[in-house]
Amino acid sequence: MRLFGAGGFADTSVRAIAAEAGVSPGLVLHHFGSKEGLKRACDEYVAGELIDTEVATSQQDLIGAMRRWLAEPDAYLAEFDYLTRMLLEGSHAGDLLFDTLVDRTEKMLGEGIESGQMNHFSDLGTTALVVALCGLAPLVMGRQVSRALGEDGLNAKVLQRLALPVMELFTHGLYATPELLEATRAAMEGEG
Amino acid sequence: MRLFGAGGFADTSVRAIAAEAGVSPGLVLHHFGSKEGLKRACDEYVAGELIDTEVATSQQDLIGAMRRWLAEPDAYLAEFDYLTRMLLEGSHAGDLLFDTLVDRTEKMLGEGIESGQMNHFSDLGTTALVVALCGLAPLVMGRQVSRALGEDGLNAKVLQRLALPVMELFTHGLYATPELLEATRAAMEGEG
DNA sequence: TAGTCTACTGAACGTGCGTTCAGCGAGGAC
DNA sequence: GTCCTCGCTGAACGCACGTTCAGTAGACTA
Repeated sequence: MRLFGAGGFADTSVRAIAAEAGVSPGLVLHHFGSKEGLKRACDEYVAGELIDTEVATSQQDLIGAMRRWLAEPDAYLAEFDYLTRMLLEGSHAGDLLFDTLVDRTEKMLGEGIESGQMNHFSDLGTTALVVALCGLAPLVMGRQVSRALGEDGLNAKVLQRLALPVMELFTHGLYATPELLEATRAAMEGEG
Repeated sequence: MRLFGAGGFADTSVRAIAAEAGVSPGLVLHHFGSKEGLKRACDEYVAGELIDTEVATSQQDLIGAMRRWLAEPDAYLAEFDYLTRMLLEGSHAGDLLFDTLVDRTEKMLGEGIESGQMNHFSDLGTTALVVALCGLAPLVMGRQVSRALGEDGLNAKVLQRLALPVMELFTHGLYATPELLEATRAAMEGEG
């Protein structure tokens, strides 16, 4: 899982995995049937692990969950790398995981709106999609983010530096006036 | 460029590229020296193309630029795919392109704040990074986004459906109260 | 016409890949 | 003690890859 996450599926050979594990290439395929089988096993492990953790720490937002995870000693970083590959490489398990995350986000938004903690939106489902995207973006583009902040790789410090700007954006918004929103709304009604 | 964008660098063979172009594999390497040279040529082409376009249509935000691009008949989609690969695969050209985008975003925010159209932020540079991340997220995770919206792939319709929720989020914010922002600010001061 | 250049081909080479398989050795069953 | 199972090895297989190179055909130059 760590090697797949770090180097991608195609660029990581069964021989490298076997060497890392201190066994022969034959044994890996003896246990998992094929390289594809090994990937499936990793998919299921990571998806299960992440979803279990998310369930256990529910009722919080993505950003908060990320900061909590990364406060722990780099235990989740390998899983985050693998999660990124899953989301981007187009596997079925990745699709399922993404849908689960969006679904959780939508529920979270619904509760936040009901409790008066969050604003009302015209399209809850798509808003949840956008919020989930923004939450995943620092993970998926972790390399660029950490590089831009002068760090060696994605770590707790990087995500902490993002936290305040994200909170400011999510509390006050980006735009000071509803001008552009109204313009967009008008354009949408004009088109469809 | 199209094949690299669609399938990734490692998974796209010189033979496949040659076949797509209707020539022999030897000719491709005759012109570009190696597969790596071909990648460099693609990097430069796409980076130049995107930056040129961005310069020509400056003074607008990322979301607006995206909608404009995708309103055109799929001309930029291949370049977007390649852009995604550049950002994620960790090439030098991709790093440069990302830095350019963040820089442009920061200038755009600066102008918006000066004109009173945008809010003030405590950390302009990191805010620009976050805004750029949110702008790139629908492109980078285009597969998931279009799938979640029931479309076949990233297209103008998908990005249009994101526009209004994004504008709502960026205008009114997500949180109705400054409670969480204050809590984050307090935590930040407490820690560092 | 002869010479040169250049875009281009297609067969070949070495390499590393995923995968297969005969065999080995330790541990439990009888 | 003998057999069997099973985790495991390491050599081998076929394949696809990036890359090389001798050679070809057409166009331009003198």
